Amino acid sequence: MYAEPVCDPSLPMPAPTPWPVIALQPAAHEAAVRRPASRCSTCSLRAVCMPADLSSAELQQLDTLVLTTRIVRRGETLFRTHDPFQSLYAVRTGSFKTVVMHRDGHEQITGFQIPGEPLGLDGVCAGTHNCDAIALEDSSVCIIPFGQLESLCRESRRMQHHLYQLMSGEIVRESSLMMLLGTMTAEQRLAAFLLDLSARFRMRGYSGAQFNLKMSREEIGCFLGMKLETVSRMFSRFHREGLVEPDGKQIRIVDAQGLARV
Amino acid sequence: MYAEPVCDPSLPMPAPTPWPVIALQPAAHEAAVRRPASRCSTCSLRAVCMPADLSSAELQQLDTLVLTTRIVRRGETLFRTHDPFQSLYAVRTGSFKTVVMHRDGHEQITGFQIPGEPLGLDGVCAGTHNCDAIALEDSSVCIIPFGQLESLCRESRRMQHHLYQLMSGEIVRESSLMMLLGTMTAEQRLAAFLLDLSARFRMRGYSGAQFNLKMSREEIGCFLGMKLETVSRMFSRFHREGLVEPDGKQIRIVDAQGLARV
DNA sequence: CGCTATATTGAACTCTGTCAACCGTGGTGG
DNA sequence: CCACCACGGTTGACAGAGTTCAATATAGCG
Repeated sequence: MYAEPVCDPSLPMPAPTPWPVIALQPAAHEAAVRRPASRCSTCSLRAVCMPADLSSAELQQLDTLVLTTRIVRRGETLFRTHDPFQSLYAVRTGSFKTVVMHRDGHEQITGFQIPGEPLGLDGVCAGTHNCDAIALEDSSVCIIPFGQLESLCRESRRMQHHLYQLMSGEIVRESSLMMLLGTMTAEQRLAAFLLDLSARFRMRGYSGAQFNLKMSREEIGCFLGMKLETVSRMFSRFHREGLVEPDGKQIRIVDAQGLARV
Repeated sequence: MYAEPVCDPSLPMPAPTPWPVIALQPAAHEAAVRRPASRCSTCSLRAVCMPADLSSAELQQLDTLVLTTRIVRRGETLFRTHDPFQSLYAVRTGSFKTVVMHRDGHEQITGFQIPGEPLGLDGVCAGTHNCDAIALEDSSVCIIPFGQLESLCRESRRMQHHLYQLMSGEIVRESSLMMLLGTMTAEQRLAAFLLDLSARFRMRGYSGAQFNLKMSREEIGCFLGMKLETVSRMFSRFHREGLVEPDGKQIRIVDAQGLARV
């Protein structure tokens, strides 16, 4: 029944085979561990990142654009609020959280990103990043220099439209989050959260029925606008009601329909 | 002290002078009252809508793009969820709310838009709108056909970047909303809401100290994730504490710093 | 002028936050 | 190797913020 792959560090992620590419441009402004990227044209995550119908010419251009990846260790930041915005990122392996914070120390997690998902779209507006992006586990990202991406988008109609779609998708994602925070009870929030994660894992070829939460209860709470104790209580309640089978961070969704009805 | 213009229907909005332009293209898919637009090149709201440093050639192209405006009466919708996405809109006069809703009737207002602000950016992602845009009063919008805008953006680097900035700005706006909904008390939310509105009115040349709330207490509550009674109580509390002087929908901010400290 | 929709206020109740105790795990160092 | 500690998670008791329900007041509109 659970033959699909489960997202777990012990299992290999669907990472593209390493494929050395010579960097044509020094990318000196990114102060971090970097290594040549695999080619987008052969990347197994391409279907998640990019429009489906790119021509081979467009793929070649992408390959010359996305030249490097970066490793971010668990707990380290990919970028911080007020960092100058230079690049977009796509998660290759691992996972991230994005955090905005008030002066008074109040934090709000605005999203979790898993492989194939974009990171950094908030920086375009003011030219500086507007949140911290922190790795939940040892992770890697593809680096997409935004200036060059903009140039490519002026040549390729499809790429241009795709970038607009990505940004619009982020807007839509956030408005459903606002709905969640504004109108739902704690129980409904956690159910919606689990179903959303489940769908995203499934879309990427992992099991949607069983997965590993890399974030702590506190982080889940911070994302859903509630306290860790409440998160824990709701997990227990779902367990009692036979909806999920939580085993620490390992979650098995038993009754997805029941969760949706909450 | 209150010499600045107050946003009020009885006072003239800073609307551009009507300027007949012959429509070059039938825009048949928009089923609504339409009339020729004024020129962007002479619009008093241009500084709000558009990048400051457009060349005259770029302005001319804009003028051929934004050919029509549309009147939307109070309570009517500019677009609805699932409507096919064709155009972006910019509020010319009046104001709007955007609403997302759950199947179970739960509604969440995701934003209020005043003159100069964009509407419809959420539709790019899926090609259909993702919320309802409803006029809070008799209003008018500029219609910007998105396909043509994309074409223009492939020619003009500045326009391209501006559109990315607009979308990114929407993402940033929504994440601060999420912070508000996720971490703040009812009191803090209303204070933040009033200060945000105040800043936006001021940026558009209205008074930031005194303005007219076109939305009901219920709509404010729906936006801020609380019930109308709570909104009302918080207004009363602010009044008692000498922070604002509410007179029904007319609001005077007495102590902005005090509001910020809440 | 009167009706309806909107706003205010009060009282009781409920959900979630707060504080605190407790458990299990994994890492560290004696 | 085991004791110890730090950390994350679970659970309980209680308090407080915000909701719900209801009565009343006010404003907007025909």
